[in-house]
Amino acid sequence: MAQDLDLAQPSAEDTLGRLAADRDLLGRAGTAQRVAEVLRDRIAEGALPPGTRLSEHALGAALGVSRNTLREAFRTLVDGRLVVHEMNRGVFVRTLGPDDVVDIYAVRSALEGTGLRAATGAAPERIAALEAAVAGGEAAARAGDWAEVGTADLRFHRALAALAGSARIDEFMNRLLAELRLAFLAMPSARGLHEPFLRRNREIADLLTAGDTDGAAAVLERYLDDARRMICDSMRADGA
Amino acid sequence: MAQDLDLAQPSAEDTLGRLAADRDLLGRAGTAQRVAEVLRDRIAEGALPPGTRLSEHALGAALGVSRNTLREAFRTLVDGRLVVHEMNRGVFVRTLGPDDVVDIYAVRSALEGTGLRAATGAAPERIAALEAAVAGGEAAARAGDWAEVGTADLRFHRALAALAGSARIDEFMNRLLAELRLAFLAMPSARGLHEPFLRRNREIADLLTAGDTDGAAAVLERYLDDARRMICDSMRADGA
DNA sequence: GCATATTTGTCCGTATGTATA
DNA sequence: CTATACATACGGACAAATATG
Repeated sequence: MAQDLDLAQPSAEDTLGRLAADRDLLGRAGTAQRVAEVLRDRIAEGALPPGTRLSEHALGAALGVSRNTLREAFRTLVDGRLVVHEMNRGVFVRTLGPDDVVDIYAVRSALEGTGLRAATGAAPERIAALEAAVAGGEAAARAGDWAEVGTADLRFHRALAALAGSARIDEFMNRLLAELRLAFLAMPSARGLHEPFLRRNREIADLLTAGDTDGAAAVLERYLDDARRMICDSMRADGA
Repeated sequence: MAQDLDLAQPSAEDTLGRLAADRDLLGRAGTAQRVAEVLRDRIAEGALPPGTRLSEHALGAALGVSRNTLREAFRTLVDGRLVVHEMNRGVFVRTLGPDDVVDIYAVRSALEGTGLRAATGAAPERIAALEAAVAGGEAAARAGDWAEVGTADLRFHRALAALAGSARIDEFMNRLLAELRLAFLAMPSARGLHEPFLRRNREIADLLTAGDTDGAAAVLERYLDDARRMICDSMRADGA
């Protein structure tokens, strides 16, 4: 029972924003769960780009786990839509199409819109989380760290949905944004993808603290429309 | 590779309303997937009530599958929140608490509300699905089939969320209602649980076809508040 | 509190079917 | 069309954790 998990490099910088704040709250994690988390991270980083075949033999050897354990981890990833399972062919890192992006942004609109409508009367620390995310994005932009701008952007919109105060909405939003990362990976430049929206996030946060939910909702809708269009256009240009 | 799946009895009546219209669209299903589906059905029926331990040895023998395959099926059920996995202790059918019910109804409000707001401009066949579900519930009530009234109710509200036209919202709603069934199982009478809400569903459908989305939204909110209260009250009375 | 039985966690080996070069 | 590689699924093994007397 000696698990190596060799591929788990230091990774000291991702202590914050851990998306896996799920069910390891009180209990230790099993091997399959840890394997799933490692693979999730590698996929999000782009180390395992869309279309990559996840060979049971090769991955099992690399991670030092048995094929049985690996297959259990795969089930979790399939449920998270990060990989697809083709019968008798194996599992592959998912490749998103424009239709997926359209649907994801429709759900974002529903979830973040729900959060906005719940903003009046939301706990003040949730509003503070919004402000912190916006400020973090702006600081990262000044430092030229566009990857960090991207994660701050996701953090801001996660905080937007979290205004609803529902654990299940939070989890759904997490899964959704993890899936959306697959589309981000196909984009040419992180800067071009995230920079134009820094100002919109600031606007939304300011309008919200001023109590203007309708105004914030309007800006949010334009944000989502523009971002969706940008990603879909890039996808179609890439495919042509 | 001879799979029995003995527990899969005829079940001729559940051809409609199959919740598992997920990913067996074009490919055959693997054993683990079929096992997960069987267990899902048994849990929804109440044959495996909340708190039941799902022993690997016993279940594997009963279903004629190996422990490895069974464990893969468990992963899927864990992700669907139908069972909980306690490390080194096994998996148990989930027991919902009042806080879970509160959260589920908050999400229902968000999802069904989103559907309502998208009603104007939704495809006419989606509106027809609403009407069909309401009519089905009324017919079942006249026949005294309260279990069927319950599934018609779920079908109606699933159709409500489906007005948004998003595949991911549909899937989320399915998972949510499957989870909610766990709470229904603990209620004393299916009739008392569903009968009071037949009239509300009718009202919502009529207001929607008349184009009064705001009116429909108001009725929906009262529906959800009352249903949540009823279930939570019953839970607390049960636990005391 | 301790010894024992049961059950899970994880690995390995292997037979069979399926897809692909 | 055959050969090869791989996924599917089973069964057995053993350590570790948990439940039981």
